[in-house]
Amino acid sequence: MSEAIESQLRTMLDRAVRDVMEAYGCWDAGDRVPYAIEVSRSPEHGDFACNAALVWARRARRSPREIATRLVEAIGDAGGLVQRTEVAGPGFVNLWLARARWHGVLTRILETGAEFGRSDVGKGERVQVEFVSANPTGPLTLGHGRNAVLGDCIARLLEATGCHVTREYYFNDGGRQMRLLGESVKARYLELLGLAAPPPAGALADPDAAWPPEIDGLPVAFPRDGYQGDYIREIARSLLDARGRELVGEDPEGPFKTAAEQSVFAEIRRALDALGIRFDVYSNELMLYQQGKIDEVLKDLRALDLAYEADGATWLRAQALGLARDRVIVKSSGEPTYILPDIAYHREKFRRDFERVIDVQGADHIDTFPFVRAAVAALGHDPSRIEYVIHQFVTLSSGGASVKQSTRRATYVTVDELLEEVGPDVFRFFMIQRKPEAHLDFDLDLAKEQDWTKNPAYYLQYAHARTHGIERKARERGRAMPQPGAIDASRLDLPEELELIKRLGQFPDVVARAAESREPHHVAYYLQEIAGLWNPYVQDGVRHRVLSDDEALTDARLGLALGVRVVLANGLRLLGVHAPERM
RNA sequence: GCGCCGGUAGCUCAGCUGGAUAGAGCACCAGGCUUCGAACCUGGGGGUCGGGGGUUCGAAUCCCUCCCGGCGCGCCA
Repeated sequence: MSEAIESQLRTMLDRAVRDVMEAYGCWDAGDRVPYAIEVSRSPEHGDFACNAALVWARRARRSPREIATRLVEAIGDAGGLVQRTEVAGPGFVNLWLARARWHGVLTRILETGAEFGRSDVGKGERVQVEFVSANPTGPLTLGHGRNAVLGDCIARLLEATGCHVTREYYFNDGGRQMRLLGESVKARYLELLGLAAPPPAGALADPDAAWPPEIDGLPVAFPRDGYQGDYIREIARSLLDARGRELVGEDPEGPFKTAAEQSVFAEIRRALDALGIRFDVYSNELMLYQQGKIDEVLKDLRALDLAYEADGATWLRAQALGLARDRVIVKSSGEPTYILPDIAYHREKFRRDFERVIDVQGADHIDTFPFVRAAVAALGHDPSRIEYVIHQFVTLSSGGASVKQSTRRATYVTVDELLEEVGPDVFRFFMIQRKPEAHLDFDLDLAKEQDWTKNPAYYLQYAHARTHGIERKARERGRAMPQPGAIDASRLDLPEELELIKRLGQFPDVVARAAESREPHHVAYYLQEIAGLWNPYVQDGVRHRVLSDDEALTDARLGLALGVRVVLANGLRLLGVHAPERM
């Protein structure tokens, strides 16, 4: 509901509650019982429902319905704000807003235009959203795709609520995984030259299987846990084409790793670009080493007696921070585990003056963030400013069968592959349709559905395109679109028109709620509701033809069309989905 | 075994932080419309909200407990 309407109702009801409770002799201004004003779910229950009588019943020792009756008397018409009131159910007070108030809502939507839905509930906070953050060891999988869309939509929502947002991608390029990548490429390179034998295919498929060091007199160079995807062979092939045999003696962490990282990262950025996702900052682990940030954190943790040596490794004294167990932060090999750079990285986030930090991560990281958060807190930063949005995994279903996504094996579907099938708009919409903490089953059959009455993404886009269709038709007839101020919205008095206006007016609240809860799916569901009201409305050209001989009515309905367009366009923009003018 | 997340219509999922008769899409059934304002619409069937306790005027929502599924519990990231 609109902020202005909400606060007016609240003021009015506060007074009515006070008057009634004073009459009962049980008003204590210092100890008020909170009550709710809710948007009614059904039109039969008015526009708003108030539960004040129910929550005050105990204190007043009166039945809720009796109190509600007194409230209704005290409310009256509330100085023209309210058209009708009633006592209902166990003691709700249902309120019907004066229609003129709703008509004002449409005018405001049209005047606000592209800005409608924006607010300042984010209070200008400087916030960093870190997402994707996939290490460049292979193409983006569906899980990364969900992460990417989720993070980007959260960023868009925060921007719409007045935050200053930095989108950031962090990757670990210093550790074992990248070394493994280099080794994998070199092994394939040697295989192409006939200097090494590939491991048996069956052994690769089984994570517990071992293979002999030699096959047919050739060494098997491919590392255990190596990266098996075809892209590794392609990188090796292009190295062979470019450099011939001269790399045979090179370190895997030299040209092989470098070439692989560049190649894979280029692919990742291409996929993100196709999704309309851009980052403001890329940061990486090696950078932190070069700047001495890792050593610094280690030194500071030691100074706080939060790090100690045992079994040849360095441990974080996490139990002293209230966690279940201690954790290794520097391995006995001298190499830090990923958690140490992570601590350093998060400390740098605050030093870079972000007021809030949001990390979007897959469920497999769920156990690690408490350590980072606790360590950063111990280093003097407010841990409540670090937020984690943990999302569950993605499965892909088609023809009734569900395909589980697995990295490092050949059983994953990449973002690129899926984009070729469904395009970025459908991809994004489907990825954002579920709340983060729920598993997401990507219904490939529905996503590919070209009978677009069935595909929810197209249904939404079509609802938007229809507002342009009507405008085109109007222009054909030589009629200009009305100016916002010139519309007599009181002509829109059919129930479905008022319902549409009411729902359109809630858009800013939906955006605010989605932003604050970091749950973009609320926007997707809301837009489907709008489309579900608008499509049938346009459909029923007998009951309410938009273009008619009644000029004032025509202008009012064109105004309604423009209002729908504003909300759908603004909402789709928040989801990063295009709002086409025709389909 | 421990921790986190899920369990709502045949399927995939919403449910505004405790409100009234639990919703949507897909699928299914019956009908409408022969079209870019039908890429849609109308109507219908379908539910012990995983089970059991508790809190209260009122529970899908909060608490306890059990069952099922996913993920994690590395000197991997």
